Amino acid sequence: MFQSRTHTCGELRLCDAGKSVTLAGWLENVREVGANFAFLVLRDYYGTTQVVVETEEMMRIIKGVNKETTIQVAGTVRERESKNSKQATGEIEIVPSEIKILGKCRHNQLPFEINKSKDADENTRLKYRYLDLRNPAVKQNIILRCQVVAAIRAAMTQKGFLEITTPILTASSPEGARDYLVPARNHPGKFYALPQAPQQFKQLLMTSGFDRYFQIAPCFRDEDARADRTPGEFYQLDMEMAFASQNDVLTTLEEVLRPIFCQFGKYRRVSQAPFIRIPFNEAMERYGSDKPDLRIDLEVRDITAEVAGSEFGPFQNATVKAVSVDNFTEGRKWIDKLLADVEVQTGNKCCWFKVDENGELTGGISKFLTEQKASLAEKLGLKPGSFVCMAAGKKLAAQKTAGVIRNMMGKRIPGHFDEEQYAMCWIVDFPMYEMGEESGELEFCHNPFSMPQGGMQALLDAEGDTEKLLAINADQYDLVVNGYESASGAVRNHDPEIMVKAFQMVGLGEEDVKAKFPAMYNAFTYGAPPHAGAAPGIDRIVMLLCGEESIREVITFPMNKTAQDLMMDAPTAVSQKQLDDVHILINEAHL
RNA sequence: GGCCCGGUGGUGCAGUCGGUUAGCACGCCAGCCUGUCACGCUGGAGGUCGACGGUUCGAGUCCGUUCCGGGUCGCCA
Repeated sequence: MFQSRTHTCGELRLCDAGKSVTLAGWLENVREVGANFAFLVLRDYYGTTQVVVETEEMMRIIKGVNKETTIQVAGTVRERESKNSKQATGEIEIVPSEIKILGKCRHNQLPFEINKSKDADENTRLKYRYLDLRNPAVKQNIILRCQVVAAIRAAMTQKGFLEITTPILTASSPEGARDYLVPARNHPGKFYALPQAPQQFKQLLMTSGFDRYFQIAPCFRDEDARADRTPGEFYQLDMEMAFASQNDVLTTLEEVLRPIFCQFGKYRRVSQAPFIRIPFNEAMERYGSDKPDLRIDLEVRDITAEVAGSEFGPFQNATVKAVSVDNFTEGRKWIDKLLADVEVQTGNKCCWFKVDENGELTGGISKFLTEQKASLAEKLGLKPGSFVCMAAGKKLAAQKTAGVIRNMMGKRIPGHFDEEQYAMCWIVDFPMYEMGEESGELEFCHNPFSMPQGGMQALLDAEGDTEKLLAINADQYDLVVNGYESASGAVRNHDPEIMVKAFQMVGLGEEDVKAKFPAMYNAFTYGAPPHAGAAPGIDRIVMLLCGEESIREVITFPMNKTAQDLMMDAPTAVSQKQLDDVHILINEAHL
């Protein structure tokens, strides 16, 4: 029979000396210091406590017990002869009168050392995640995540938001990602989809008059992973407000999230609210990205006009963007590395030149720019010691490549990256439409359920004029923190007529709206409130708060890059009976 | 699907120009040690160097193919 603990392994102090206590935990380490003398380190969720074994009887019990076995120790708290100020419980130790083995660890060789698990191969960590999580440093991220979620819930609730759960088995939401499908046993040939986001449900809740909704919502998207993007499933603080403007949403999120960063963040400095708001087009021009890292003080410059007339091949009929720094002291090897890394990350090449001590352009493609020197010097503020890295191509490609150049130069050249802070901004005024790269036709740039700025009139004015349509912006916004897209939202289109018109612009019509959002389209015909909302990514925010670079470090049981759960062995084959039940026939050619 | 990086005892890594017995740290096992706390000391076990094929007198090392993992582009908000 398990005897309850009187204390945890993290709470005993000098003032407890003399008390009779019972502790339980994992045997983290044994330090034998003599034939009948040893120190045990007992670890639980709360901390570690030293147990001193100094009798033959206790030594016999502990002999041969593997590390990571769970044990219970009853005994007396004693002041240590030699204290350790580095440990919270370092002034005391337990002199045991009884040691019980609770759960034997049958393995004397663990797949990795618990306290060094972060260094182990990631596959091994994921397979033995339950051991990995014993590492306090790994566990801490999960604890922080729990605290952050609790704080977000409290803040949202305090602001009058209701947490309402929405279905997990549902129909596909038209957000563009690949759906996870679930075969419907009662409806042969038909499928449920796991929601990519509770988008339609929350908009329906607004139509039902709930006014302020939120949910820590699981979202499912069958797309490939990245370091900051887990495959399969992730969590969002999904929220929506009725009779609300863009500014209402931004202000609310600033009031909810900024204190979270201040309270739980690794860095003390957090952007003051209101966070600066940067129109999408301006962000692309100045930072080469719609998620700029504002901790970097460099900006992208357009030098298309300045380099006109240059013979350099890639500059012909191209947009050219440049990032420059002064007092550049690195050599060719450094530059070549930069060029190679930019190419790896963007797939595009970039080029460079320097300004020598006499003010002459030198190195890289300088020989193609002799006639352009004066105008470049003026535009970029060149001086002796300047270094310029450039990207050329179609406007968007040049912008994005320059954005990567900006990031790399900023982080690699000392003095341009003020790392230890949370630098926030809102990117606003995203375009409503864009030209599809493959189709060559007008497409929705983001969510088709965003309200175009100017409403119906803007669409009517631009109808048939591609240039004008491309110039229409949506009240769509992203929260960017240190270069990570941390939230995304929009003022929704709550008007069925404007919705149909917006669809007509991309060659679709009322039937498509009905097909894509059947419930929402109908609901909006019964009197819909103007509404707006957003969805901050929980995983990414916790990742930023922890200062982790891999999103898997803040997920309790993450899948690997190829969306496998190595611990549970998912996905897995299922029995023929299970397949028959749901009317699934496996195509052997795909195996 | 493309590109980049990686795969060497349980874990993390080194391994030069292709050369004889594959090295180091941690962990593990045994022994010693009565104040350790990243305990220490002595000794020991543990490897088909991801897989297959090739070049060679000889391959961890060079070549080809392939598998696996991470990163990235595509994709995705």
